[in-house]
Amino acid sequence: MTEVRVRFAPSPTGFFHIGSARTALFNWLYAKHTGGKFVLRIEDTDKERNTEEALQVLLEGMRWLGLDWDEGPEVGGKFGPYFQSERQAIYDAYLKILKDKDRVYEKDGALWFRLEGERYTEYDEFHKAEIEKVKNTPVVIEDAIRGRVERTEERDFVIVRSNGEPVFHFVNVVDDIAMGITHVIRGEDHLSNTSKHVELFKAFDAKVPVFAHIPLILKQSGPGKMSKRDKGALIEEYEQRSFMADAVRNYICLLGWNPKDDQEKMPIEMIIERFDFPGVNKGNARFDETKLSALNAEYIRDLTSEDFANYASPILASNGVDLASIDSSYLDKVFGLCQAKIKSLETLYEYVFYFFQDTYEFDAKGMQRIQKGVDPKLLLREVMPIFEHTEEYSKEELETEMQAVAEANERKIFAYFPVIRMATSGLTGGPDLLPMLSIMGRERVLPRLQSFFEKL
RNA sequence: CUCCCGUUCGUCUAGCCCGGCCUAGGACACCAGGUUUUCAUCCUGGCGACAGGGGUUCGAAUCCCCUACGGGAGGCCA
Repeated sequence: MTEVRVRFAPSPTGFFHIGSARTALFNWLYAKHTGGKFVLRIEDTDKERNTEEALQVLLEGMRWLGLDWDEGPEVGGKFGPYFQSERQAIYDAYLKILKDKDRVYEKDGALWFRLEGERYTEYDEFHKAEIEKVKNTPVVIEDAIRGRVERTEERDFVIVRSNGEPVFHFVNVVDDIAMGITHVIRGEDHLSNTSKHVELFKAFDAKVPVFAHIPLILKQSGPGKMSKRDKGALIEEYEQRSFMADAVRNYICLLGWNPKDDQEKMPIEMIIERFDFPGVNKGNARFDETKLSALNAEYIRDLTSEDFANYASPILASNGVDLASIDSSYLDKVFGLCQAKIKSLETLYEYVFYFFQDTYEFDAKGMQRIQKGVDPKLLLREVMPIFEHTEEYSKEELETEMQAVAEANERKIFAYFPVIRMATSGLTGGPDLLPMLSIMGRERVLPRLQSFFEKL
C-alpha cells in the first residue's frame, strides 16, 4: 500500500482563519492516523498580499496548535520547493504537457483549458451573455465523506491569466500530482470545483486522489460561513486571549467530527487514533464560542498545579504583577484557590489582582447592596476582633470563630461574608471566602478591614 | 438563473449505511434546587429536536419521491 500523503495548501493572508485551521487539523490528523506524511504548501501566487509577515502568522498559528508538518517551509522535503511562487518551472513543464495534447488555447491573452465534447452556444442567465458550453460527460467523484458525487463541467476555464500567472485550479492540481498527494481533504466550498480538478487530472493521465470534502464552519449568528471579519474567526485571537491551545484544537476537532461515543474532551493521541472519514459529518457546523469556553475551562481545571502556574504566571506578569517580589508559596496558594473556580485564563488577573495589591476600587453595586442590609459597620465591629486576635488564620479557625460570633449576635455566618469580601477585595464575588482570607493572612486582611471601616 | 452539498433539542452531535432495542441518548447554553442561602467551581433535576408532505412496510428519525429551507459553486480570487 502506498503511503498516505496529504497537504494543507493555505494562501497567506495575514490571518489564520479557524476554518483553515480545521482543514489543516483534519489533514494533520489523517496523516498521523495513517502514519502518512503531512505536507504544507504555500499558495502564494497572489503577490499583492503575500508578505513574510503573513506567512509567519500562518506558521505561528500552526505551531501554536501543534500542527507540525513533515514537508514544507523551514523543514524542506524532496518534493520542494513548497512555495508556489518558486514552482514556475514545474508549472511551465506541466503546461507544455497540456499544450502537446492540444488541450490549451489562447483567448483574450489568457490560456484556457479545453474540455472534450461537442460545443454549443447558450444564453446564460448568470453570466448575462451567450456563452459556449460543452456537452461533456459527467465527472464522478467518490468522495470519502459524501459518497458518490456527480457533476458536469461544461465550460472551458482559464488556467493561465493574461498576466502570465497560473490560476488556482491549475497549480493546485499540478502540485498535487507533482507532490504525490494521495488524499485531498478540504472544505466543501471546493466540492463544485472538483470537477474542474478531475478534468485536469485526467488530462495529465494522473491518478485522481481520494477527495474528502469536510463541512464548513458557519458564523455564530446570522447567515453564511464564517469569514475573517467575524468575531472569533481567527486562531491568533485565541492565543492572545490566553485560551489553551489543546482546548481550541480539541474543540475544532469536534466541529464536523466526533468519535460517536459521547466523548468530547480527549487527548490528541486519542483523537489521532480515532479520527477517520466515517466520523466526519456532512452538515455544516455553527461555531459556538460558549462551548469552546466550557471546554477550555475543563482543560484549565485538569491542569497540574505546576502547569497551571506556568500558564498563569506570565499572564499576571503582563498585567503588571511583580512576581519576583511575591513569596512563591503565597503565589502557589492563590493559584490553587483560583484554578478550581476560574473559567478562563483571560480573566485571571481580574479574578485575583487584589491578592497582590492593597488599593482597589469598590464595586458600586456591591456597595449599594451592603448598605441596604444590616449596618455594615455594625457587622464589621462584631467580626473585627476575630481578625485581630486569631493566631493561625486557618480556614477552620476563622470559621469556628466567626460561627461563634454569629451565634452570639443571632446571625448566620453568611451575614458577614459580603461586607468582608467587599472590604478585602472590592468585589462581590470571587473564590471561597474563608480560604481566601486564610491565604491573605492577617497582614492583608486586617488593614483592609480597618480602612474599609473608616471609609463607611 | 444553473449545478452541487446538506437538513435530529437554541448550539455541537449520537442514532441513519445494515428499518423494530428511540416513550430519540450525550454535551454546551438556559431554568430550578442542592453544596450549612459569599462565589465564575461542583452535584441533582428540568426545559428541549427527527423541516413539511406523500409513499414502501406489520413497523421509518432510519428506505424512496416531492416541496421547503440552509450552505456552496458557477471569476483572468483561493
